[in-house]
Amino acid sequence: MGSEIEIFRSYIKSKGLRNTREREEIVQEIFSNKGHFDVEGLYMRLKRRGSKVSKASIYRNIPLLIDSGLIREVSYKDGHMHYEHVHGRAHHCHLSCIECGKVVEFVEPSIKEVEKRLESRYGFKIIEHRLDVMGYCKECLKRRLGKVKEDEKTRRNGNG
Amino acid sequence: MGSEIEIFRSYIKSKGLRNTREREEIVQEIFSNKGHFDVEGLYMRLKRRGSKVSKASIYRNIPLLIDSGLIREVSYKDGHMHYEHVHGRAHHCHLSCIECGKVVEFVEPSIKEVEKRLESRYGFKIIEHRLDVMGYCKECLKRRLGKVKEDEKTRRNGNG
DNA sequence: TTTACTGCAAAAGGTTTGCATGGGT
DNA sequence: ACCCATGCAAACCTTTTGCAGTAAA
Repeated sequence: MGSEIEIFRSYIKSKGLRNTREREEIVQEIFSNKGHFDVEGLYMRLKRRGSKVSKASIYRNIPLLIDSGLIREVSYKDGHMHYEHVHGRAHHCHLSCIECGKVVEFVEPSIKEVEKRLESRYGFKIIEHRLDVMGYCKECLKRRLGKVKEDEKTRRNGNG
Repeated sequence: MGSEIEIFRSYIKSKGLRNTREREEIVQEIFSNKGHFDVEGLYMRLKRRGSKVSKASIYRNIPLLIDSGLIREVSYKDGHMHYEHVHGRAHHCHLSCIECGKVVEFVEPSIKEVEKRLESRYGFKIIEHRLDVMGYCKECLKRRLGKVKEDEKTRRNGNG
């Protein structure tokens, strides 16, 4: 918290939008709690706090929060969308090239969903995961494609 | 196709439900196409085919198709749910207990989506992946919880 | 002063449901 | 004959939107 509202403020400013009491209240309320939230719950929390923010404003501001990288949609359950905080730099996974060994680090938030499902399905308490994806990188693909074409040419010349 | 409708028929029978022309048409239409679908699109396809199935019936049968393991929800986009086929037994991943070493095999179709995203983002051609998830199993969790409680008791007795 | 933002309420759009009818078993 | 499944249309619920007023910049 604190840093989130600053991120949001500078996002708003960078977009030439206006910072309002309502926006501050919404961001504040979202990040005053850890974990998922939905519009109805957020609206209730704000109301309880004495805020007069309307649901329409919540709905209108969620796209900004997503675009600013502060939250993301996690799932559509029980007839409505659920959101969660996106924290700083997340755990990353590896994508590596079978041929040249190049490694690309990538962040894959959806694995959290996988973990959640595993927890509820198997009763585990997930501590960590490791996702390694392997394949051919763009360059090696091109090289391989070139080779194939060369082979074909050789074959044609040799046979025809 | 073919096998899917058989799976559905036996599912219906096993549940003591009734097989109807509408159900056959829905399943047939879903599996006559590869890839994702949504209710609106499916409804249109059926209509075009001359079927008189109503949307209500589609909506009422989707839970059965999900329960029978033939389809699954993939995403909620553009204001409505999207579904996809679930094919036979897919590649499986591992969920293992840090404490007792127990291993659960699970199938995680959503990794396919991850792979697709990686391919388009990084230009790789993905060949395989390996997802290992680690945590504490239900039994070990219980045991650990018991230990914590015992420790607390000991502490209380020792201090009070 | 300009015009983006807000609240309200109505509208939109996907999904569910009540009811009477039709059809499997 | 029983009663599950269907079609229709209304209801439901979340989300979006039009409008007039409000308030940032």
